[in-house]
Amino acid sequence: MGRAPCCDKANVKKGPWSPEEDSKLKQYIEKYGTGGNWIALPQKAGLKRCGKSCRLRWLNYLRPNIKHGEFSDVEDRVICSLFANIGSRWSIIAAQLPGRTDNDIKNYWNTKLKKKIMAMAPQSQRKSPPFPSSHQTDPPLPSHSLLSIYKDAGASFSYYSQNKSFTGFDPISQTPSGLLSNNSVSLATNSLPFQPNSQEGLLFSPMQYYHPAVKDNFLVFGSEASCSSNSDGNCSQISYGRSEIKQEDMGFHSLISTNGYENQNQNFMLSHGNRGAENLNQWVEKPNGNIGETPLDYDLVEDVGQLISSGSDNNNINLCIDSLLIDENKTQEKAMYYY
DNA sequence: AATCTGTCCAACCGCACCTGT
DNA sequence: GACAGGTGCGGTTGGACAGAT
Repeated sequence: MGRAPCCDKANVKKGPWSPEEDSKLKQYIEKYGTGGNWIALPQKAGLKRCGKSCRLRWLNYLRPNIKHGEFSDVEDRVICSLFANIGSRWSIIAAQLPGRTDNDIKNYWNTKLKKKIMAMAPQSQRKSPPFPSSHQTDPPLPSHSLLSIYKDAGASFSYYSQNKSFTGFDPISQTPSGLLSNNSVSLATNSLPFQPNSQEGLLFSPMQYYHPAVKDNFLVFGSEASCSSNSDGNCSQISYGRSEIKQEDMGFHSLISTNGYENQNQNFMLSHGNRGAENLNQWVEKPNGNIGETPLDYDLVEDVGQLISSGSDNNNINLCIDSLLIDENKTQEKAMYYY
């Protein structure tokens, strides 16, 4: 038995939103908020719409600070970089591009950026399109294949952005194991697929990431990354697999900070399941050695690992592995959750 | 001018996950 | 633990539009 539909589909309007509907929804949310219940919202707001439709309309179009229009080169690079690393986790990518929505980015990727990259990719790769398309029936390639293709395209990135010091996926000194033995690992700026560029209006201050430590075939945080937004559309969580990095103003652990972005000096804490602060600093081993349910492809882990290099002569971007996150003893043989 | 073709993007759909009971 | 309801996400669709023929 399938689950009940979220709304009475016979009595809800579908299709494009009228200005009147937009106005109603906007006014209602500005006045009362979402109330934490999208399903009930349309009725309260006097809209004959499905709650999901209202949510989508608000998040993608009506909420404040939505940015429409052309994507900048910097945004292109961020998207390419993140896509190469985490795949089509549009919500996470969107979280790094303030004002952009996941839907926006997804559409941009599918309609423009993908083609742009394909045009730059070597001919041999172009013969077999690496990207899934809504207009093609080819199954999507596994993520590691995508990664390798992006690497190939990376050389072209250098050409494409040669005036902007941007190289796609330059070879990086590999040392995934370094993640496990050092308390802190920095990611050299030149090992990233994009360079901060203040001329384009974005200034990256020292940026620190929690990076999922790599061990064997697994990322310590898990293989799946996702980000969830709160009801107001602001990303509040980044999660890897079943573990989460939750943004909380608790002054806890490391942080991602970006100048020029809305989300400055974000502090992250780790949580799991209940999304609360309890149970922090506990390692849990998963008997089967998998993170979540999905073991990572070795190639993928290797690729991710190669994005990490020790030492940095540039403060623009640093990747730090907090010693609290690394329990070297427990990385032996088994993957684990941190929560 | 009419038709065809491709592009873009807002919106929908189904699924997985989370939470509360 | 099972179930139901709500939420969020990624994939896909369909219509509007622009350019080509």
